[in-house]
Amino acid sequence: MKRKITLKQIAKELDVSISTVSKSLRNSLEIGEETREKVQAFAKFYNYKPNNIALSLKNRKTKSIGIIIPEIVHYFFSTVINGIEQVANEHGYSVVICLSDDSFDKEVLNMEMLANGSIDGFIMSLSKETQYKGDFHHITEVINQGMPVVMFDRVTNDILCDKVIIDDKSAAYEAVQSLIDSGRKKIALVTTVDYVSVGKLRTDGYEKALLDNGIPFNEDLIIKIEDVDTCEITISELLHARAFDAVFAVNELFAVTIIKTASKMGLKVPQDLAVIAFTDGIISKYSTPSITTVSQSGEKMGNKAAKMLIERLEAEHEDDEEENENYTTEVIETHLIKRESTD
Amino acid sequence: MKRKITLKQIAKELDVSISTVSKSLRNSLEIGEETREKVQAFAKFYNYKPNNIALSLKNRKTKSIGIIIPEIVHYFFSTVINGIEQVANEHGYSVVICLSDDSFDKEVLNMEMLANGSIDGFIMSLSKETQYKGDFHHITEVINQGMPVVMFDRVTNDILCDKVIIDDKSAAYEAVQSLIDSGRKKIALVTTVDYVSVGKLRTDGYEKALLDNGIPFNEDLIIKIEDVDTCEITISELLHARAFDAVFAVNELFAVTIIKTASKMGLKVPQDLAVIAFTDGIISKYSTPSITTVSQSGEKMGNKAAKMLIERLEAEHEDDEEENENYTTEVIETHLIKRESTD
DNA sequence: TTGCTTTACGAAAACGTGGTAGTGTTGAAA
DNA sequence: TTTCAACACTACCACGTTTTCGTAAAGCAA
Repeated sequence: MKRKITLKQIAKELDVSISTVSKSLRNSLEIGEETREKVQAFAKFYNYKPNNIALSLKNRKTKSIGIIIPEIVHYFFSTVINGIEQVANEHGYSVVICLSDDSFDKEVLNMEMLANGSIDGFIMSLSKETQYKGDFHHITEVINQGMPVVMFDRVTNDILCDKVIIDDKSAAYEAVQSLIDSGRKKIALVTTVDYVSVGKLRTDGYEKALLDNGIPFNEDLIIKIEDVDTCEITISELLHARAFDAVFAVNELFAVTIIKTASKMGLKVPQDLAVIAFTDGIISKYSTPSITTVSQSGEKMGNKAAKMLIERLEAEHEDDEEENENYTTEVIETHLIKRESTD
Repeated sequence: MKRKITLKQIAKELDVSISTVSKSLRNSLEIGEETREKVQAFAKFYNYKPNNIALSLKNRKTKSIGIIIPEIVHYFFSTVINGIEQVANEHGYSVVICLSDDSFDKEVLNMEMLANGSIDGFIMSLSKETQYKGDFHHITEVINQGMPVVMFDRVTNDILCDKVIIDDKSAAYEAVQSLIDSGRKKIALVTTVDYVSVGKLRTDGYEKALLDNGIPFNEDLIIKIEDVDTCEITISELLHARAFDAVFAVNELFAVTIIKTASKMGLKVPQDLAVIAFTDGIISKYSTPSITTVSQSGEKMGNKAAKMLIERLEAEHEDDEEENENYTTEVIETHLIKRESTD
């Protein structure tokens, strides 16, 4: 077991000073060719690589970015991570991932843990609980310390920073409009409790599409679900009453559960019931029938978020104390992927 | 924008030495109560938190563990990460994630990047290409430097280290046996190319189950698929020939594709074709019909892997140079989750 | 020889922390 | 008065780098 070699050890071994070693390795012309070559050969032989931690301390840059998301066993979030990692890697950054488990406390704890020098900036999506509480002090604090933050998907207007979102409202509008276009009149919305920002926006889009088409907005057709497990019961009751002929679900889990429930009751999708889901994930693609979805490219969001963060990080480097905070909000475009669950 | 405050700044502000500040904050009795309180109040007011990087440098511990996996948009791997993160978090560790994209070069690069002090140990699953090449020098090197490595799922015998696996062979055996028990005779195996260690093992289990039941092993019923997209064509040809009445697929993507193909051809699952998949993921649960699977708890694997790594890290701390390398291989148990795709 | 420039290297500070080993002052016991 | 402990605090070192500044030796012209 040979531990990693340091400059100091090389210096001692070759009987030169540490600075000479450092300079030799960086090909400084200050050092004579002979010494330089000797040092480089030695370093190569012992596979010398500078210690990242020491470099971080010196440069006040860790070259890593922190990601805080509610969960990772989740198609959308994992595609976002994928997107972030691609760009980060290209620019020599590592990603450190922390999960909030949709808990406010964990989100705060994780941010504090990473904020003390471990990373150069954050990319995050708010936990449900944080959105519910509306308490963003931990984020403000981090930003005030000069650490850039990019928020994506689940964002808040209460924080000024770069953001990457999709236009949830108009995407929902488009989806509902397409249901209307195919002749559906009684369109249900299956959504989450609305302190989750995206749920609220999607509801708005749904409502607008109805009203624009002269369809009365019926509160009873909005089904709010807190927990997927209770979904099936609620759905089956409404299906029995034949209260609706189309469903717009805010995520694919709801959509597939609805389809399964409908099938069990002998209803045909899409003939008796058309279904559109938000988020184009793996379930929609492989479900039977496959589900028409609003694609929400997590990868693109990740790419964009990483680009924005890194740009800000490198810009900071240039004119150090120049605080030009022209925060932007990037909107990633969505489109409808038509599959078998609609006609 | 107030940058994070350091010991030095506090010391200067209160006109005491840095060590006095440090000791006051750690409640050392060396420091008079008055001074201690003054310092603590000041530190609290400015929200002092020690700098992780400086601590890492000093302690030669980063309190973070590196995860290297082939991909992240993948149910199994994301559950493993989840499992790792849980345990890591409990013990005050962060996780740094790098993706190899199943590329040997990226795997090597990422490992080298993290090995230079950024992390205390690795948890990894080999990339396909690495398994194909059989080149593990990057891992050996890291281990030789005294950095513990825990491998999971896609492991190799060529490296001595802690491992967490499932018994792929006997799990496959069990699955195939259950197909045989329900009266199936012509059982196909849909697998990947076999340089992926787990693919090979599952094939072995499949073969053994057949032979143990006196069913001839037929090479033609082993369908090797490199790319999911080509899967459908191959499958439909064989289905046309009615070559088999049951399928054991090494992952759920293959399974669901097979079911879809069969359904299109008017075959009924499970009556005409029984299907079992390896890996209990989200697709199996929500597919129609839902798919019987061999559960392979990624979360448990992650938990276990993290525990093993952290144990080794903390043990190292104790008796420093004591190299007692009694590596173990932990086998996580699997079980069959019966759903609609089998009878 | 003196004075000046190169060449080739070394010393030391800095990044932020924490532990060990002092140091100087006070007060009390011998 | 001397001695010695307790107290309250400071100095210094190490972790591994990079970088600025310094300087000795050598070379060269006058």
